[in-house]
Amino acid sequence: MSEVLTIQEAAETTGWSPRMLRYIERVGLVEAPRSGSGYRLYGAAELQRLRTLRELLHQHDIGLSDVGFAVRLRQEGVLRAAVDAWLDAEPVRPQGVSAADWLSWEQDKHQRLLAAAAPHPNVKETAPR
Amino acid sequence: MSEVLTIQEAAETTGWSPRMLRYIERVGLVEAPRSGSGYRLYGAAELQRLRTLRELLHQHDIGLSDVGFAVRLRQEGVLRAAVDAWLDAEPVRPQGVSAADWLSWEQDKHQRLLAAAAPHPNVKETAPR
DNA sequence: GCAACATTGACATCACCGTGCTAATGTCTG
DNA sequence: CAGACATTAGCACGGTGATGTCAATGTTGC
Repeated sequence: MSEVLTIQEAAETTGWSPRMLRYIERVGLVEAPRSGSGYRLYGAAELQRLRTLRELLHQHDIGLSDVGFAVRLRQEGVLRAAVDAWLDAEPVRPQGVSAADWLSWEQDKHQRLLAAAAPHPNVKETAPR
Repeated sequence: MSEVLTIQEAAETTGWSPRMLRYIERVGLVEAPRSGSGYRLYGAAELQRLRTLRELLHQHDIGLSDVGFAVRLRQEGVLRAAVDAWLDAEPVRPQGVSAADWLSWEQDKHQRLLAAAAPHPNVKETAPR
């Protein structure tokens, strides 16, 4: 048991090309251990990882770079915090749900601003500078 | 009080160009309410949002698309789960911390696989297919 | 030792991101 | 009304992501 495949074999069984396997390693996702002479050795773990990665990308239409960013998010706490903080500030239109009740208060914001702005659909009072 | 700025004014006070303000809106981050005639109206909230966004990007060297992905992660639960699951599988080299104790078990994995592979730094036993 | 395969590096392509600029058209303001 | 500014649409361009391919060199297996 305990098969160990060369890059080409791994490519065939995972659906990636050898080129991409090297690329994937280069960008930090799924890196294979090396033989004494530098050959990449793909074990069951790596193969599994590669297959699931492939599915992940295809099923959600995201790119390797996106996963890369997810990694950064998880490893760089500061980044994670900063992004979360920004996203938490104001809700960014949940346009997934059929926008009914949503539109209402979005419209409201509209109104509020317009009301504060001018009696007629006008712009700029209390002129800046 | 309650200033409302036109796109050009907003651009000047936020550091973005008018072009970028429209782009940022197009990609779903920071969208400004419109006047009756379609003009974008930037209020204090939007301006704040734009400034912090600018900082966020510059300080962590990320792109608008990255923030966009973060939004997807937060809104599409399935995606979030899938990505998290994949990342949880095997740890992806925390190369931020000076790799000492890390290297050890990484080396181990190496050894384990090599041991299973061949007595000499060799490859492929129990040949596949 | 020779054929098959691996490694790295480079060049090439296509698509998309981030931006600027221009054009055609509509809006606001003095 | 005229001039300043907004809107959308489109061309353009440099950068980077995702891939392929080719070259030069080393490794492996029989």
